[in-house]
Amino acid sequence: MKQWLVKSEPGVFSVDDLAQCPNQTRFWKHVRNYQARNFIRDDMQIGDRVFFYHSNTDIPAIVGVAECASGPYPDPEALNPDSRYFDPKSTREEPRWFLVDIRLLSKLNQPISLKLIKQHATELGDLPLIRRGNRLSVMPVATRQWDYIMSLQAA
DNA sequence: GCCAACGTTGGC
DNA sequence: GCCAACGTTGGC
Repeated sequence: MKQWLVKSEPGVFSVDDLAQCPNQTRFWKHVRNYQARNFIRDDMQIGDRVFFYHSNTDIPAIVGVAECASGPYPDPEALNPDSRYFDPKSTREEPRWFLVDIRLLSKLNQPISLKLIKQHATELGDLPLIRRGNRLSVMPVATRQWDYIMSLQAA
């Protein structure tokens, strides 16, 4: 069982949007970045816990807790020539891009802001989210980091 | 709106 | 294989 943090721009797909999906479940985002793809394809497993994070917004913050509701599966949009996510180099036999479904478990009453998380950088140690120039949209979160971040909620 | 950081593309 | 140009991400 692993933990992850995934980013979503609330203007595109917010935690409330996820809450309104059937079973509060939907695929998370058409990733087109290899580092992120590798995490999805190689390491994400059904049942993994997921921080749902709002990026590129007024108050960047973790706004919900979700779980992987599926293992990784090929992104069908990569094969659709009419899709903006079409990739001619992806094939049915050798899919290049993958999706994972996430199910929202709970929306946080009080979001855990990036600002607050940064204030605990020393305790958290290395975390791509608070690394300078970070642009990774999915990243692993160590159990210790997960627990620590969760504890910030009560504070 | 600005801009730093980073990934990708394409000419050579 | 190098690297400049360009596009995107995402905090501020």
